[in-house]
Amino acid sequence: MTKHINTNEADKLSKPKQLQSAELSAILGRLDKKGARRLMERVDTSLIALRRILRATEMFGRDLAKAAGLTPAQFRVLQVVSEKGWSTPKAISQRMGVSQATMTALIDKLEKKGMVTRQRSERDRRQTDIVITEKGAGAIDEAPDALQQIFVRRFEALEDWEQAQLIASLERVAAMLDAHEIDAAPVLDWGDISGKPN
Amino acid sequence: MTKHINTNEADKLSKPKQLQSAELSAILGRLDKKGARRLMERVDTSLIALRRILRATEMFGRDLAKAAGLTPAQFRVLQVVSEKGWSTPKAISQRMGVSQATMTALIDKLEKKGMVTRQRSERDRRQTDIVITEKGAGAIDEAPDALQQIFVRRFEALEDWEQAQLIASLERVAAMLDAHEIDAAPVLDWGDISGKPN
DNA sequence: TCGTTTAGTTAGGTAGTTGAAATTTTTGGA
DNA sequence: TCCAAAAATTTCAACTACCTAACTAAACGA
Repeated sequence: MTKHINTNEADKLSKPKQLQSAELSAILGRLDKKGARRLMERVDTSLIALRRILRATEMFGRDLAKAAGLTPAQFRVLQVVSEKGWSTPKAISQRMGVSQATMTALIDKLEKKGMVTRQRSERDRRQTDIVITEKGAGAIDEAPDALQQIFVRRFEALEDWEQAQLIASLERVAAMLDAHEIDAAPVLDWGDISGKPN
Repeated sequence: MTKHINTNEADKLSKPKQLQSAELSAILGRLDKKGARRLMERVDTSLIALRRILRATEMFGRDLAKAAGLTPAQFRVLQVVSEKGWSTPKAISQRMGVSQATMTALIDKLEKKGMVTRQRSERDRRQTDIVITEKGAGAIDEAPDALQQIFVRRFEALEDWEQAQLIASLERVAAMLDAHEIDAAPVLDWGDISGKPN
């Protein structure tokens, strides 16, 4: 039933590096030898798969944006704005993880191409509302989403239960990773790999 | 046991756009109404999760590279080279999906920083071997891999069967997406939205 | 009303990217 | 052997994307 998918030889992308000393040994200390090795293998395997996904997606993104006559970054901005039809530079920049200055530049480009317009907000005149234009909405709709197309095509071929499982797993991984924004502090403060006790 | 993960409200990143006309209707034609709606929902959900993963990873990548004193692109090159200890510009550029010209520039930077050396290949003197230096290997080993660390930490907390399922699903998705390189043609030939025959 | 905070922009500089042209070497004939 | 075509890399010119720091304008609080 479950077709076995062979992935190992192909191109294992940027091998997830042997597991890290400090962090890992803390974990391994609580496991027996065999359990430890299995954990390492599993994490490695998962990260390899994750990186393959990332790589594939990155490439789709480029093709996609090119097809829409935009750069990847510009396209992402337009996508975000198109969700509600408008947004503010600040909100978009936070969402995308870039600085406001960068956002200004990106919006300049999109405005010049007639994809969005800027208008001073009524609510708070410090703010600028970025509003998607007819043309911008069109660009989003027209753009063939390679990622989506390929995904749909293959997703459809899966058994029902497989689809369900896939979704559950993806959401789990997503939650594992982007919880980062919520409790980042204890994990991301390694400007001090050197000595301080975290 | 299985904690339910709530994802829907938070930040659905760049909503996966209503499904595409041509492609989709071809699929839907073969399904009843209810089946069609469920498929759409599932694909949407999956893509949202996938994009959350991408977003989180992209941000990790930045932090990581910064910690290593490199840019994300430079770091990726170094990772690829470190797999076998050496590689060629052509191979790396293909692997990363960038042009050779770009690769030359990136390698220039890494060479200047002493992370890799260039040496004319013995095998074929048109080629240049990019060899990782002691320092380069050190940078890779030292670099705290935020993605990995967070992933390990949370992965370890999962039940055994959950880990296994996660791996299976990730590999499945990876296979779904990066088969792209093998049969891309029928899907990616939309250079003709504008007019020119590709 | 005076300082502080917040939103956005501008300016200056670094990095990544590409296409086209030039360079060097290899390869496969005639 | 000699040469043209092919291959790997680099150089060049032009962009695009980003970041930090400095600056403007509006809002807000005491």
